[in-house]
Amino acid sequence: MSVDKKEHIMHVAIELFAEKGFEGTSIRDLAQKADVNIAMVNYYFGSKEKLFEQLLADKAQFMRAKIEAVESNESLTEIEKLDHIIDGYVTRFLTQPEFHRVFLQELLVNQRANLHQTVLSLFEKNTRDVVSIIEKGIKKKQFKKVDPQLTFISIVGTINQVMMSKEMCNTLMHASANHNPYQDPKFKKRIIEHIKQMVHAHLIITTVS
Amino acid sequence: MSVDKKEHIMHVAIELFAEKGFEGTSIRDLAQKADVNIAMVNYYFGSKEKLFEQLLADKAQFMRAKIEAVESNESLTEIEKLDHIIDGYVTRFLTQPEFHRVFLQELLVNQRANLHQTVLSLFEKNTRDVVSIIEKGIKKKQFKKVDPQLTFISIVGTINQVMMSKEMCNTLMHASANHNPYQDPKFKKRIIEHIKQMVHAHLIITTVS
DNA sequence: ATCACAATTAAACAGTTGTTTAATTTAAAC
DNA sequence: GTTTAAATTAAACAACTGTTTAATTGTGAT
Repeated sequence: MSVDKKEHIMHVAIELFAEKGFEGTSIRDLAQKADVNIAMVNYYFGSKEKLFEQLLADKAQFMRAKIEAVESNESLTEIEKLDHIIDGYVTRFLTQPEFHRVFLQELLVNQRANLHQTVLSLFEKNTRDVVSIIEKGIKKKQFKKVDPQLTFISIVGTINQVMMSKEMCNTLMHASANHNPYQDPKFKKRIIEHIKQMVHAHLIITTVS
Repeated sequence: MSVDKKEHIMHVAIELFAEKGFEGTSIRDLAQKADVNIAMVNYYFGSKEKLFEQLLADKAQFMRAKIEAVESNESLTEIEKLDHIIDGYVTRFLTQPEFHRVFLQELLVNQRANLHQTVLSLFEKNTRDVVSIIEKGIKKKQFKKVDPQLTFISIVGTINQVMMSKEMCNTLMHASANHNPYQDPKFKKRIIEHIKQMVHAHLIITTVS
């Protein structure tokens, strides 16, 4: 029962943090929405900031898993690996939009130095993995001579941009304001296809016969 | 003298908001760093939130000006227009990184509904302009059949991604931690060239002879 | 039933928040 | 020099912040 309650608080917390930001969310807001006593947050997590740290730590691990799996798969070509990674990124971000927006906030606001660093190092790990794939492709003369780092930045930057605002996505999809684009399979498909099309054009050498 | 002081407060405010966020910055922080009495903010601006609104309104206009100028220039081809817009975007964002990060925060955090809407509508105006350019290029059979909206999202998404964290840029440039990448002309050049290269590959039809 | 301990609560804590007040200083106009 | 209004100040305001306390309730083991 206590584990359920703890997870319930974490679940409500990430929703509020994603919408209002960490500083913009008070423990009383959280306690009210989660229907628990205000003392419970400190009882379970020690402090508001420790709750936040645990939220980030829990999910960060989950975010890493798939990239490592794809990268170590030797049977895939470089462009296939990138395609898998694009699929994985979009899928995971769309299934956990709240968490991802909290992540972006922490990257953007340099308020809590240690958490900022945590998010940063996670991002850099992902960067290194993808960059090494692109560099391999260039070495094998399958890819054009592009900027590997910035190519990765463009991939995640595209996804992050659409994750920033639900309203923006709805305008993009000509959907009504109350629509949830992150659960819309058409939206997902559209993003994946765009990124793949762009990355392919950017990377793959068009052999003129 | 009073105008100077007012602008001085606004200048310090945007620095703090960019670093700590709006909720993370207290009027006392601001007053101390700007070396003015805490009552002066309310005296000049009415409230903390109105100061914020004025900051956004002032700079938003400035951001719009160039895009409109480029778009209405009839003597340019579509790809030339896009190149100009990319140049303009990167230049303006790099010269005012603090302001732009405040903008992103407001897009990300849906706390003050009216300001969120202001940022959103500005973004959508820019989207429409660029999308119409891309659509014209497609109609003229100079561009591939791409997703115009998401192509714009990728352009600004790339820039936004590098604007998110100074530390990230320094890792990217193999620079030391205290370096300011946003004032580094090499950094600017690298970003512009990458985006242009990617957008060109994505858009321009390679005629196989 | 009793014990021990975890879970939960309302209340209070000290500190901070944005804002306002009322008094004082500054500066320009006459 | 006096007057008038703007600029500036320190102090106080009430509301809110995260956190702690001390008392109470619930739960499972003996």
